[in-house]
Amino acid sequence: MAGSRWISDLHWKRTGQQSRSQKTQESLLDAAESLFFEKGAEATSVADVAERAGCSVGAVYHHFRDKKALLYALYDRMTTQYREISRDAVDPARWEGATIVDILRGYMEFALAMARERPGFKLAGLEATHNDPELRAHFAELTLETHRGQQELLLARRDEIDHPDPVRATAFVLDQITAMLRSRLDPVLRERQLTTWSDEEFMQEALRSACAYLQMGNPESRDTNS
Amino acid sequence: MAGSRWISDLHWKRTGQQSRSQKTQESLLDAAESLFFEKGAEATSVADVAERAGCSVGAVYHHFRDKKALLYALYDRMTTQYREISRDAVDPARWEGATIVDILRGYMEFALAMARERPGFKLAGLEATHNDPELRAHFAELTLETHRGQQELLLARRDEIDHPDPVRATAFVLDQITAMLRSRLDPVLRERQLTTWSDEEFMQEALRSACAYLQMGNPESRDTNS
DNA sequence: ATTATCTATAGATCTATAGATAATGC
DNA sequence: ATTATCTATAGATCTATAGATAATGC
Repeated sequence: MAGSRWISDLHWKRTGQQSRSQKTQESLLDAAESLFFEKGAEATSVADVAERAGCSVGAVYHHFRDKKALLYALYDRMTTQYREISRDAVDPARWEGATIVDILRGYMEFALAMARERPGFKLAGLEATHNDPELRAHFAELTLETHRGQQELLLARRDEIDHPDPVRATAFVLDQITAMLRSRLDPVLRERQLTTWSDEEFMQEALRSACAYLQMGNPESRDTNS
Repeated sequence: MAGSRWISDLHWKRTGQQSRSQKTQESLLDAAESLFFEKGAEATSVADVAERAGCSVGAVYHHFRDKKALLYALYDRMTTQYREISRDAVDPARWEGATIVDILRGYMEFALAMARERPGFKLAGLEATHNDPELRAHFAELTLETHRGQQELLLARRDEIDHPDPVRATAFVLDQITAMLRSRLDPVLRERQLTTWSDEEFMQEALRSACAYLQMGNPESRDTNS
């Protein structure tokens, strides 16, 4: 599924002829990304986006057919970047010599760092998917692709796992860690947690849990190549 | 924190004098609950709520000061019910003779059943909290109260736990299960999971994981009083 | 000469109210 | 006589467009 597939009729976006054009489009997307993150796509007006981007409402409609097309363009930019990053992240060559603990820690460190550096990244783009079944399915497929890649990395090291069913077990562990990351990264969910740990404490405990479940013994008792 | 605390100035609600009154108020809250669940509070207009409740827009404003007060009333109804249910659920007397596995399974079974029977219950009420720091903090406190109750139940059975730090371990396990339940119950998050298990399979695996982490051995090897 | 931007505004929608009408219960 | 409801509408806001103005690059 190419990114360009989404820039069609309904999600039309102008292909600028001047250098100004792309600049404006990107500042509009940046403005939308941060505003959608702050107060949601519905609560954000086109005038809000224009103001933050430093241009007029008319300019927005010069570049995007309508508000929805702006949302789609943002989704498109987000998923394009996401795909690049995650394909790189699950590249087997990148993880040569790494243990399961290394891989799981790498996943968590990456997710936590990403959320700090660019808080609106995922959230803003995903706003688009909630009311659109097509995009929703598209993003689910994209996410699953990444998770399957991670699972492959783990299964390539199945000799580390004593759990009787490594396929089921690795799938469960990845879903589990993903769920915990989400609770941790969403500020609303976070304040409903019993644990108020640092990232490092959280990761250690999550790894301890994963190792216990996979029947790998204590993570500290194994070598890591960090 | 009494429920009535929220029915004040800003979240004003009429105290009806006729029997019709309460009936209308409740059908308005029911309508709001289902609509907010379906398309969110912002995307729902007062006219939508009135229509589903089978009354006019004017009637809505006769009972509630404004749209926000309707949201607050819904939040209030939701949390009142939530508080009753969860206080009962963590009553030590209710769990006499139960093991840790029983308690954790009980939590999951309850959460899953609740989500099926009344899909809008939590979600619709929580919509209110996202943009209101006061309610957000209030609900976080309410949730934490329940989780602390659950933790007490587990810690009263700390002889079953071989983990070196039962306090930290029980907190982690509860947060972990809560996170997984959320991923499972949100349809959007659910389709991004690798595992597509039945409720029973999911619970068994979650219990296996919790037991391994708490160092309790296999759940099957222990007696359960179900 | 074309592309990008701005200003001003029409049209749609939504919140909230005013004033009229219907139902309740003392 | 009071309370609850309805109808109609004012006022605010938001999306999207039309037409005028400014900037770009051949």
